[in-house]
Amino acid sequence: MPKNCNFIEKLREVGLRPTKQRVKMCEVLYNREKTFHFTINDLVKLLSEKMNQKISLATVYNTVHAFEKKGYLKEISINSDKSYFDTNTSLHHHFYDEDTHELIDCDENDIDPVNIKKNITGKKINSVEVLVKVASDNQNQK
Amino acid sequence: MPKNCNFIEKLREVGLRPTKQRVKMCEVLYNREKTFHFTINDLVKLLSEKMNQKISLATVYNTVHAFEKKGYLKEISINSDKSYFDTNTSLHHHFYDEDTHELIDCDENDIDPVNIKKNITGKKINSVEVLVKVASDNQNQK
DNA sequence: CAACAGTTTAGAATTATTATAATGTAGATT
DNA sequence: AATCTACATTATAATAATTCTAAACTGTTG
Repeated sequence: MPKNCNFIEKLREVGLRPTKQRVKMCEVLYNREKTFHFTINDLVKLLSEKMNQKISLATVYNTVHAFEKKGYLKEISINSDKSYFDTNTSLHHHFYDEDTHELIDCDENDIDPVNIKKNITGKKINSVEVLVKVASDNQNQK
Repeated sequence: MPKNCNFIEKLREVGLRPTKQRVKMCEVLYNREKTFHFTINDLVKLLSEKMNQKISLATVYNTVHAFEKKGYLKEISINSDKSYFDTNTSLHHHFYDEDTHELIDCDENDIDPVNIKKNITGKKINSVEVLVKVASDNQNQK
């Protein structure tokens, strides 16, 4: 499987040991057309489906965080009881559907660059995230 | 105490029964110069300090959510293990200090209006939130 | 292939939050 | 002012997400 070799290389490049679990997670996360959004729970379900042997919940957490630290994944700021991650690590923003709890990517044409005129001494800006919360137009909003 | 009467009236206006606990929470939350940001835990600590009798954790949760539903408080979208609330319910954005986990208000001059060019059919925009994550400039970032 | 450091694992522990069921109380009604 | 009723509060239990732990395992290096 040439794809896997690719992932093994990529993992090595950022200094992560290409273990079975990590390579499998790469397959599940990156062998797809579009980038996608998920919670740990989503990912565990996907992995159990697509894998012969089982993977520990703790491993999924560890690996997701390892990927995040190395820039393979981005955590998305939504105030929810769960954490959301995104395989699209480029600078972009999100719509959050409050009815379905789905995340929708914005590409760079959807939202104009955000112009920040304030700066805090001694601090550098790590990220600028825009979250547009939407809900059904007819029914009553929260 | 004329302040409390004020709060009692305000609570009545939005259809919340002005119980001892709710009035006390109003005092703690709104008898201050600046708007402020807190987690449930922060608030519980503040309340236990400033109150003679104790208040149940469940009551703090219930009351915060009651206040949120009635527009007395706004929840802020940060991906954290805790929920953050803001006594400033007007449209504004935030800086989040990843070192200290502190929230800092932006006023309308700090960030230009965000121009959203995408719209999702059948959905209306409920809110647009910008979160600027900052961290110390010298030490290594996450 | 031996050794070591980093990983995985199951399960326990922790933390935030919500549910439950009994008791208390604000506000209306007598 | 006594009573009633619906809503609030409370302590505690339950749930859910996440992290910790300590033992077993596995890439990688030499």
